[in-house]
Amino acid sequence: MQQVPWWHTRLTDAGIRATRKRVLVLEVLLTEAQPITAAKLHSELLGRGNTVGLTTVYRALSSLVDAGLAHAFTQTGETTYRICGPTRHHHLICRTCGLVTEEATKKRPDGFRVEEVYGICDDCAAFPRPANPG
Amino acid sequence: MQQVPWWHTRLTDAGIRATRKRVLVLEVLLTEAQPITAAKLHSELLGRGNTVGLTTVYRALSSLVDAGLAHAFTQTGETTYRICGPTRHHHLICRTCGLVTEEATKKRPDGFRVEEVYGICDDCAAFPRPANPG
DNA sequence: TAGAAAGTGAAAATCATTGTCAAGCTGGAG
DNA sequence: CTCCAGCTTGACAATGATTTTCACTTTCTA
Repeated sequence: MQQVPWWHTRLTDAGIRATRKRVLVLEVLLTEAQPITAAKLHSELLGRGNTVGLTTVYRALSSLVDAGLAHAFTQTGETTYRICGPTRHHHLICRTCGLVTEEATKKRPDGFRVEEVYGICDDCAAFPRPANPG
Repeated sequence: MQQVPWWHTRLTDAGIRATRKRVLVLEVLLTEAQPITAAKLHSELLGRGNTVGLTTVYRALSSLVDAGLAHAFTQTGETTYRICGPTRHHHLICRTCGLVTEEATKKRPDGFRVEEVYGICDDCAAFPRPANPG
């Protein structure tokens, strides 16, 4: 029934072309469960035998964020990206291990719209580790 | 009864000297209700007729964060700093206007320790504005 | 007061990210 | 099918916040 991939619709709905390079970047995001930096995503693509410039990776990620297909997180000076679903949710991001969890968003009495929650996950609080693993 | 300023105790308890330059930086933080960047804090100090290097401001802010006297926020590529109290709390940070609010931290069933909550405050959601005011 | 340790600052170095600009692709009009 | 305007791409330069370096100064303890 579906003529085009689901993300194609999401992209075009957001007024963004599903170009070859953008789709390549999206494909990597779809295989990465946890947030990835632009640089790592770029070398992943090169490793897969694709030809893409780092600048293009940055721009593609930016487009995907605009289209609501991905979320950007600011960890320690670096921005990481992760695919994200269409349902109303926010993210819990552990400052220690970098793990990201989606959580359904509830309405708050003060009207504040939660987008990201940074903190320490239960595991890391219990067994402190040095830093975000590569 | 109190022989030294309250923050002196907090600093030394954290193993950090209350040097002249650090105190200068702390004084600016105490007068700023909302988060301020290292660069702005530096020019504020110069404006007050003090001689401090930008490098020192960065290091002082870092020390104050380590000592638990200040909190660091990562907005759009820039880090901002704000004085913060000794009670158990986390912060709500509006991505649009930059406003920071302290909120008492409650225990979560999943054990996640909340440190910062980023999102859109009620006012900004109601009346969208261009960007974080200077 | 002396000495060791910590702090300071100007300038250089880092490093992620963005701007530039010429060349490449794409999709619709004809 | 072909052409053209406009979006996209990518190598390289530029930016800008933060950190490192290193020689000098201040602070704290004995």
